[in-house]
Amino acid sequence: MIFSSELIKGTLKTILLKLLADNSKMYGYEITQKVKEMTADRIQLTEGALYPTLHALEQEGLVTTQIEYIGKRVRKYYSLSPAGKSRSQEKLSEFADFVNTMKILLDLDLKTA
Amino acid sequence: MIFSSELIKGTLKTILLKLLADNSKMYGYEITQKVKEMTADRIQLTEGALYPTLHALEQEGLVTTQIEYIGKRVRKYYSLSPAGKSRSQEKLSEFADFVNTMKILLDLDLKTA
DNA sequence: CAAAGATACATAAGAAACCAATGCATTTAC
DNA sequence: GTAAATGCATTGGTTTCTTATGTATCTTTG
Repeated sequence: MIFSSELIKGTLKTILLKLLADNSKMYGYEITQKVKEMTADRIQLTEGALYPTLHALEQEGLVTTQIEYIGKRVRKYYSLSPAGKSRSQEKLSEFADFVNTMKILLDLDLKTA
Repeated sequence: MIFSSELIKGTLKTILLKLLADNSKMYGYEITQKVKEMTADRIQLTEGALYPTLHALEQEGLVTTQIEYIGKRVRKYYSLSPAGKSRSQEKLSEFADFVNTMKILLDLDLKTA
């Protein structure tokens, strides 16, 4: 991650769950590109962070996988399970709560920032 | 930290620099209480995180220390150096930038969250 | 058509940052 | 007089991320 890497710590699962909540299925490389595009290159997920986290989400039962072949190339799609959908919402409100707490603590004015 | 501990990772230095920017001198225990109070108990700094971070800030030349005795009890005050003051502002705008990026990525509405 | 770059998966070793636990000592409140 | 609060600090372990590496296919460009 190029932009403020220390700040982003702990938010990766939240990002992944939200992306998968908005898109019925996505694969790893697609996720990296989508995040890069949506953040104007400010967040670039590395594979070393992405894949272990996706595997962890799968083991927690929050995502399911589905393999497709594009020619001979493997592509592994990830989708949210029902548990993943509710977890996604939990994570989002948790993050919103966190940001509001930090706004008070840091006296931030986010409208002009 | 009681509240969303994984999210708070990486924000501790920012919190400390901001508090010290607003208060000319503070000591460790005072910081933990102030943060607890300002966040309605949602963020409780642990000593294991706090003291190493304060020491790191001191070694980076961002804070200076000053020991006082209250009766026989030692109290170690921390203050921002000039470098610490500008670093504080950098960290704050970096965090604001980060939040705005995440708002886009997560499609957050922070007014009602 | 060869080479470079993009696409696509993945793991391993190490660093960074935090948490829980522990330790020591003084002061205050019941 | 003892429990809780005040006040400093370190240690060991875990989680999470970064950097580096590995394998393989497809596309573009000179």
